[in-house]
Amino acid sequence: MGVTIKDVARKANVAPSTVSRVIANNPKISAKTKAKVQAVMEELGYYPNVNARNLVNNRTNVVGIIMPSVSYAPFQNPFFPEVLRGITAQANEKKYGLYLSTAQTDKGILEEVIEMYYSRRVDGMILLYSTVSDPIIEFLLDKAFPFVVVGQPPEALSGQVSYVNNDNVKAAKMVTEYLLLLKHERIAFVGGREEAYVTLDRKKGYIEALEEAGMTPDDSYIVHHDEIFEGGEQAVIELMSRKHPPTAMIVMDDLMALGVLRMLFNMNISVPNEVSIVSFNNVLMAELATPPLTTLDIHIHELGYRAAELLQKRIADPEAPAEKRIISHKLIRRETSAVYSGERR
Amino acid sequence: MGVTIKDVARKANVAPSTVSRVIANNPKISAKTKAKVQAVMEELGYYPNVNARNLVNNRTNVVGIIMPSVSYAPFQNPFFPEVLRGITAQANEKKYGLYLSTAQTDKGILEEVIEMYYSRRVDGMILLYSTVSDPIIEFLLDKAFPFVVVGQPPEALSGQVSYVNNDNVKAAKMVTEYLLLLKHERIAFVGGREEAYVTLDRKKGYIEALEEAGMTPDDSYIVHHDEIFEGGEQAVIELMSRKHPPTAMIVMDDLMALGVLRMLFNMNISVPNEVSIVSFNNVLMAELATPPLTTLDIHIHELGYRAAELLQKRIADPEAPAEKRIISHKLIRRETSAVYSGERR
DNA sequence: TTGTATGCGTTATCAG
DNA sequence: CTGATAACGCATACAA
Repeated sequence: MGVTIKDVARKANVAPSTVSRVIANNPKISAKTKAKVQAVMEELGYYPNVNARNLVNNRTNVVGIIMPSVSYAPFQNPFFPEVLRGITAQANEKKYGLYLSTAQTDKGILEEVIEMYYSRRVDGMILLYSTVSDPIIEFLLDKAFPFVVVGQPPEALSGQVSYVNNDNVKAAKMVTEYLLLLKHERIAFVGGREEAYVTLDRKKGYIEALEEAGMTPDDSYIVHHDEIFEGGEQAVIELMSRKHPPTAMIVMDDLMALGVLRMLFNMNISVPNEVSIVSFNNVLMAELATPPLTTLDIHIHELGYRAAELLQKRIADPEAPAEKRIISHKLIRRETSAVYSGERR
Repeated sequence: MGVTIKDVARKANVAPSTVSRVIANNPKISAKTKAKVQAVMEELGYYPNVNARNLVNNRTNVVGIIMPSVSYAPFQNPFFPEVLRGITAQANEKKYGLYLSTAQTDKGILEEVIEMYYSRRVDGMILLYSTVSDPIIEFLLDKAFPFVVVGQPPEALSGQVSYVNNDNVKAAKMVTEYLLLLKHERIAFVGGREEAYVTLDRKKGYIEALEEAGMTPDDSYIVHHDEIFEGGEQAVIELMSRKHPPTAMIVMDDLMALGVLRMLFNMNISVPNEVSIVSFNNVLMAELATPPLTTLDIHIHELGYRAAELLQKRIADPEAPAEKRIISHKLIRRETSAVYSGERR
């Protein structure tokens, strides 16, 4: 098989334990033997067997990434590769490994999490999704196992759960205020699943902004759609058939905004001349759209990076109280938003 | 710590080895003791410690996924999430785990592969990229370690390497013939990196089709661009300033086609009335573009799925000769391709 | 069919 | 500062 610690020990004329100490950089080892052992390790091409090491340490230096079930609509969203990149960057810096969940159903994911936990495969987990009630979070909490969720955890547990998220209320409020300043008077809100926290929070910010501007939010300008792309198309149909169609739309997601854009294009309604669009996320696609989308960058990469960072902290000290990290956002003005200048149609 | 095999043994009044045999489904175990042990396992909530198991078996039931370095332009391409999904699906069926590489540079990736190999972290690897010369492949080949590449491996080694790929020559030929049948006479080819096998192969198919149609391929209609999106924009500038601009373009990638589309839109050139576009991949974006892209579906998901499948086969029998799997493709006609009917501009 | 003993490669404890 | 030894949890060769 491979070169073991014993082979190194023999060749260096020391005990295996000494070699182990050299690997661990134990301070109480003489510079001389250290050098000698390292030379032999080099010569023999020694690499520690992680399985043996994990076994005795009861620690793996690997974190599990829990993906949402495929039935979760936004799965195809570029959001995931991007958080993953953020996580990857941090993991690489800190020499952590990444283990990916493969289950495709909610039930399967729960089982996989349980298995990961009991089989001691990982030191902690990052949950890439958030639902209102979640047996997985309850399980992990019950076991006091380190984990971090990307997004908003269930309200009732949010005090006990570490998470990274944006301030979605504030973000949506800012977007709404921006459109207000652009003189829009009828601003529609195109949400995702009605129970999703992202949608809930952003709707709240939207309403706050309207009210602070002395306007009364009108429910008929608020629609919800689950399907990431088609939802955008349907929203347009609904909204544009109002007696007084909106002059601006706030759309939950860039991909959804693409659906909006396309339907508007089909209806021969010009963006941004007749209708302004502002969406969220700023994935690559937002920039590539025609016209390029004005969108709120939620710094997805950083979301992932910070989640990984926070998880490490929890692994180092699992007893510490839960923490949250709020990631900043930034409005990226591109070509789907403009000053509203009276009726055009 | 957790429940071990000994705990189960004690409670079931058998030896640890018996429990081990029950887990392994050893046939020479009496139905009675088997049932008894299983009941206790259930009761105690026993899960095997994977690290201990991996150590003795020298096998992990985990495969490593090697991602391309971030410097590789198409990294942000939806191609990756999609292959990943394919791999994931197969891994889940076969109860394999997935370990993700995190290195960001070519050098780092090589080191990570070496580490993965020596430290016995994984049973095999899937390489999600292909370059013309590759120290990683040489390393793996030298060690006779099971791996599969998604895409075309270096020519010189292709006999020894297992891989999954599309028949890119045939695919491009078909696309070209399709445009020929649409009466296009000046068909441009917008490639990616000139040395990339995808580009090389597709260019070959494109030229074959033209020659078989009795036409002489014209180099001035062939351009190459590395940047995934901006490349498309630049290609349009180059091509449309030819004395006789092309009436159709074959574009290496859907995202690149979005760049093409946008630049054409800016130039006020109508697609498909004045110029037809056919691209490759059929990622989600192709459908969401305005107008929706006619594109060649290369069945990315299946590419991933089959790669995982092939890898398992190699793990089971590493001595077997290298194999390749060619994944089918399919032309998806949407709204960027139409019959060419004489000059319009 | 089941139990006993041993080893996988490492780390940690305890002597020296 | 270094060496011997036990232990981590499991699988298997050999006995019974």
